[in-house]
Amino acid sequence: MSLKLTNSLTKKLETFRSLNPGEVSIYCCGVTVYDLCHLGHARSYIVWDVLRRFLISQGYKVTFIQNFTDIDDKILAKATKENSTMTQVSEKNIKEFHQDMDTLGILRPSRMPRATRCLDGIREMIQKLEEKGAAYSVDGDVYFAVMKHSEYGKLSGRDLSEQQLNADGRIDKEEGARKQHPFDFALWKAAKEGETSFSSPWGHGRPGWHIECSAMVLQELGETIDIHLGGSDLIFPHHENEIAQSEIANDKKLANYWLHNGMVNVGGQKMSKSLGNFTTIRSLLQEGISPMTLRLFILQAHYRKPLDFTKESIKAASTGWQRLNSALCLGLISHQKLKWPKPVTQQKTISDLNSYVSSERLSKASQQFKDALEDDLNTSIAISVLFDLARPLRSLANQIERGVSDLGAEKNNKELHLRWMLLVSLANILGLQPELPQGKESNQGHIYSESEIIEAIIERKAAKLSRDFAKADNIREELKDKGIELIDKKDGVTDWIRK
RNA sequence: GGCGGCAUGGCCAAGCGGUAAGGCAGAGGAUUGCAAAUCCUUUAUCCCCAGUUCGAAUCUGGGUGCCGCCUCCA
Repeated sequence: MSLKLTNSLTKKLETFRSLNPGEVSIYCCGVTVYDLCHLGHARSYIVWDVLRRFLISQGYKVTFIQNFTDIDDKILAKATKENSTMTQVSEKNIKEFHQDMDTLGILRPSRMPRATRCLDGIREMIQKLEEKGAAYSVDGDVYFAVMKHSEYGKLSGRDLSEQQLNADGRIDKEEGARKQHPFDFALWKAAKEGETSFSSPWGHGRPGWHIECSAMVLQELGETIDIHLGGSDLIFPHHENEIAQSEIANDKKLANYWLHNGMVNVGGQKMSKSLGNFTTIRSLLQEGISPMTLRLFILQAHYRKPLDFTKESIKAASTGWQRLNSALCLGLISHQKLKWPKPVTQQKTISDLNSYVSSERLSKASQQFKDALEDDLNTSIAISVLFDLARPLRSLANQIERGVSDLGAEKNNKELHLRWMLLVSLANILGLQPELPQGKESNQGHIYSESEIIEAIIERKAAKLSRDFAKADNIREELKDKGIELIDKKDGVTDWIRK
């Protein structure tokens, strides 16, 4: 089998073939940097991170370009409101963006162009479009003439003649009068008095939104790329317009594969800034939801379908993640007890799967995992393979926790070790990385010191020995209130963890 | 009005013509003084109607309901 992806351009599942063997060029639409990212952004970038990780695991050299839109009305509005500048607002939010994405374990793009740093390319492309008669200027604005692109509408399935124009009456009247066709869109917008602007052959102004992506793709990757990514809400008009501009300017197909992710919904409605029903990544993390929980939550659904966000579904993902994680952590925590080779710290790279596959059962799991991802990134199935692999490992982790001395026969142990290695490396393709439990030493902010806890444990043990269970339970409860959980192990030792 | 998507157990969610993955929650059992964790077992005929087929959640037609895009948007 080989990788199959649903191409928005053809609306079909297609076998993926890259332009250059062994190499993949990807452009992913990034964010407008005027605020923090929400869960919807997280979904998009996590899903595409998995695509990228999977391609890498299959031996491709992936060039992944993602832009920052740092010229925009909303950024300007924010700058005015905060009495700062467009650059300051952008810089701040780019920093925040990186913080969130790094926390979620999203691989950094190969390069991240910004509109402000791509102005030459933008101006050149607009000029080219003018030369080809596909653009016209009116009072310092420059518009793209959609009628010049015979294939206009091929991505979004729209027929210009059948569209109900100005469906919601939101087209600006003045602007409408300047346009030759209501669907024409701005390539360059003349600056109003006192606005932040950039010079151009058409006077001072700012680039339109769509042109930056066309210019960046050309600048960073060339005329035709393998894969273009984005949210399904970008299909029209953004990607449609991008295609029109690039394909007229370059006389080449812009991208062979267009992939779009589904939206995150809240109560059946799209999560968005304008509806105000969004939850930022930052706030979820601050609530104590782990980054990997978010990943699991997002990857349990297929990337093209809408995904409903509720507290309950996040809670379910959180419990699921804790269990999966206990298996993932096993070899990191207990390799000495198990006499396993010391693991190579955290696996930063995406390793070759085959090196861990020895037994038939493991190789089958590995194959199932690969088949699932090759089938239009069926992460849901891939996760079920992970849970299957994890089951015996969790059991083992539990035995160790309880202080069971006999850790099974040697051959079993070896198989379990390989199983663990396979689990870790497959999980890594989904970007699911072990989160080691908080160390006992990291106790800032806690009221109980370690010695106090040990004292309490000794006291409780004495109570238990004298069969004063009420007292023993009281001590347990008291500690629990302070976030310390006691675990009685098989060998009579009581362990504790901070929650 | 145009284009597109979705409807599967209490919840989330796979399934792409061969007799319903997985996760969460629940139930029963094992273990435990209790608790936590773990292990085992267990819970569906797929929105409705009609058709194609030996066989359909999966294909076709018709309903119903929800959602997205047509404005900025991951």
